[in-house]
Amino acid sequence: MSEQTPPTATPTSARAARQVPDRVTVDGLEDRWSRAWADEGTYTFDRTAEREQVYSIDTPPPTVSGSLHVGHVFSYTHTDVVARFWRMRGREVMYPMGWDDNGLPTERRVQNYYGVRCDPSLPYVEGFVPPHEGGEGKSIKPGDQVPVSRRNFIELCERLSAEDELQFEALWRRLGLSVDWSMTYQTIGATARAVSQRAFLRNLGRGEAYQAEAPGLWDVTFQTAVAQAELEARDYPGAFHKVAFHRADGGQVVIETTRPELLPACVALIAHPDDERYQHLFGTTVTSPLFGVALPVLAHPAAEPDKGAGIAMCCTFGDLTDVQWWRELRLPTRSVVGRDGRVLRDTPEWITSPDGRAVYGELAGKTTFSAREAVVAALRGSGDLLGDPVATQRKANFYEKGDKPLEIVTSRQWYIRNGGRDEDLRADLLARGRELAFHPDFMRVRYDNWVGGLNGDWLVSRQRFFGVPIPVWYPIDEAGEPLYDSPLVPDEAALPVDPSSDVPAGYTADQRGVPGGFVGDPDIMDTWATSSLTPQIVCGWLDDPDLFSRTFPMDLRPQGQDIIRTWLFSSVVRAHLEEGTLPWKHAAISGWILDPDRKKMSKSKGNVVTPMGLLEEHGSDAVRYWAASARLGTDAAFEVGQMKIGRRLAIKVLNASKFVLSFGAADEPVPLDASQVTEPLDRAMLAGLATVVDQATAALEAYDHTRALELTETFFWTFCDDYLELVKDRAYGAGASAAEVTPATASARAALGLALDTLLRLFAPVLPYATEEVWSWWREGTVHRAPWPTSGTLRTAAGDADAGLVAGAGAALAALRKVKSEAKVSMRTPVEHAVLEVPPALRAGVEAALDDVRNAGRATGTLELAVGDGETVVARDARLGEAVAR
RNA sequence: GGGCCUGUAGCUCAGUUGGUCAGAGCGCCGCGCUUACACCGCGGAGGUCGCCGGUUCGAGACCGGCCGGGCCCACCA
Repeated sequence: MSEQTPPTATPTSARAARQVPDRVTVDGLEDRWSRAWADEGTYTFDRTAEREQVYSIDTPPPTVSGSLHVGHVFSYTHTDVVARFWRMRGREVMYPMGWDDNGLPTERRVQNYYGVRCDPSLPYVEGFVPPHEGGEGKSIKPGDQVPVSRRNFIELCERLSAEDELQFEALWRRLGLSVDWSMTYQTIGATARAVSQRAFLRNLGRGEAYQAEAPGLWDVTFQTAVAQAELEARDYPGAFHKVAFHRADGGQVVIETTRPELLPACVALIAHPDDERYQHLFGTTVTSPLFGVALPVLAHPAAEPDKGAGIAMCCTFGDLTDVQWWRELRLPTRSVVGRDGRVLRDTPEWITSPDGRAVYGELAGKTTFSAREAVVAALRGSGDLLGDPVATQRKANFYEKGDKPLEIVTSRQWYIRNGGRDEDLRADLLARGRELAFHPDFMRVRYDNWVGGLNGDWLVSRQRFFGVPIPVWYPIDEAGEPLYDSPLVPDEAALPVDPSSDVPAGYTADQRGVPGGFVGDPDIMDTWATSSLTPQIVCGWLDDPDLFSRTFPMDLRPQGQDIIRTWLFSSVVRAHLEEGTLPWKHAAISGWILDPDRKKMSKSKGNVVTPMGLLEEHGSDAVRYWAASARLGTDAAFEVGQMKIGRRLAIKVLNASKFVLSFGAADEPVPLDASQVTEPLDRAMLAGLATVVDQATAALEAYDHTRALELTETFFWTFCDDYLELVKDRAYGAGASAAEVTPATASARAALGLALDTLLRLFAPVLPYATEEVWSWWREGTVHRAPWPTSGTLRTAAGDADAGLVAGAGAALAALRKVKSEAKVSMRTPVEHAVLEVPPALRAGVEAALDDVRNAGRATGTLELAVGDGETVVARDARLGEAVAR
């Protein structure tokens, strides 16, 4: 995290000498105000605030090597609305921004952009100049990439990220995110690396991190182990092959398999213990076709009688069930698939027959795909394939970024306990889920599903080169073997370290890799092992205990629903293990953006409409309005129409404000004096507004920003269309000289001032630009640090007025308008002799506001009030006709 | 296979504990340059609230079933 910039007290030119302009526009507000906010430090976090005053946000760091799309604009706006609300509520908001530059997308981008690849075995080169600069577009073959040290690679990554960050920051600033831009971090930065390593070492010290050599899911393309959280089940075409195994008495046992190439890896045949069909075979031995390996027939309850033939060949390893059988039945390990996804070159010793060894020789070095064809051909030749393979669509596990099914290979890996094999910890983590306030609440189900379904601990090591290194070394014994059970760990003060170039305490560099020396762990951590610590990273866990005590546990984690099982869960695990608490109190989950076909908006489509293009075309307030109109957790349509409505609203705010402020003067602004509000209609309007304030506040406190916006917006349009029209003439003080402002005129002006003041604050979280612009016309400072409105003053001014009076008078006005509309005449047309028939309940109210109705309706002649028996207001004019309203 | 969300005017969506809730905006049609706003205003038409049962004096709202849409978890013989 970089050092903070103290807020400047100097008013900027953007704010100085602002006044109500002759013509208003929303264009250009972004430039003016985003600059002013930056100059004035409007959103700078005051780190002297006590914990109770602080509202801290664990912002999702966007992947800088990708590009931002409309979905980002959508969800980040939600967070910003929350941030602005709490800031106005008087909380000191810590709203940082991170950049995710740790992981495969960045690794690939740096490779292509600079034409390099990471090789941790190489030494750091000072002043390294990459072969390509900005070499994107030119396809650089992997073989042509220049190998560089991990430190050089990370430097290039940081260099490239810095360029991306500028663009991202520009977009966020223009969108109006109220981020404190002095608080940024990078997930591959030194702070994040040190935090990740320290947390890992603490896990290690407490026994929560451990190593194990075990079969695990493996991606043959990326050649790395893959965690459960990174799996994706996809449809994958396959075929059932009926294969005959041979009994000692010459009989056959037929199994069905979709992986015939694993036949040489077979260690047993397994059926359900209750399966009548195979009772007589349990305990006997069969031999495999082609390879002639003797195999036991065993019983295990995980075998499913109705799957395939009901008896399965257990291979090491075809799937996770094989792993279970292997473990529980203590079967031997006979691996034939290597880490590159090819059949191992050396013919295994368990295949002893000359024929079997010859067949294996044909398979050696082949991909599993080619090996399958070869095995099938051989089985056909030997007569052990019964019938033709039957095509089937099966589900296979894929690494979410990979395109080949995962294999299961045995490897030594690091794990962190996450409750996957520990029911007490699982129960604790489920309890944490119940403790966390999900918005919307039903999103907790995804958390529960995931934690409940974990089948192993969190695999955190990856056999990649770019990332945060696992911070341990191993001593090498005199025989040259690493002692994995006695890892050498660095001092926390030395973090971050890179074991591939740094040397453990007590050793010298020339002891690397030699008997009696040491070797660095070659692996890096899963990116989630870093991302899961974003609360610790931003709150200063590493070296700022004061900040940490004021900000952690944090208040809010905003994020997408797709990464509940990864980011959210792993963060909960880390905070639970390290702090014994939740990392935050609230989790706000945004939905997807759907294209008009109701499909999740694809990246390609999302990129056609660039976020910056949207902001430029419609204006930031407009785009924010669209985003804020969607509830948390609900998918929303990408709808330009909604942005146009937002733009219209922002413009309306400017125009209505300009109008209200026109009743003041430079030396005597529109009053904010509740005691001057005396007219029933004015009081009624403020009574309605007071209710809106209470309800909108309650909605925002409950993380329901759409409800708050809807309430405010509905009130505002009625305020403009009815109230403003009704009080217009009275507010002008028609006829009275400037010096003689009547109480009725003063009442209107004060009510208008109070309403405008309140409405601007209510709109500020969603429309930061338009509201700030208006604020600058008549108030000091920024609306975004102004206190959130409360209903108290409004209620005092309103007294016992009935808010329904505005609607009643509005209905009367509507009736007069309708008479004109249906007569197809201008609204300016005078009504010369009309009768207003109102429901009994409205009579007193409309009578109290009759002068306003008369003026607004241009009822220049007589306007009689009569009581009707219906529930509608009827206007009758001798010349124009009759109309019924509401 | 288990589970979550969702189905209200052409479109996007509100409808808080069951009783003026059948609504808003957009779009559409008509009218109007009314000195805050033509980047506007006024007025209008539009729906048997997915379908079938049930609870209730009364159900978009509650229960059951079915159908449609989106998604999560499990599923590799």
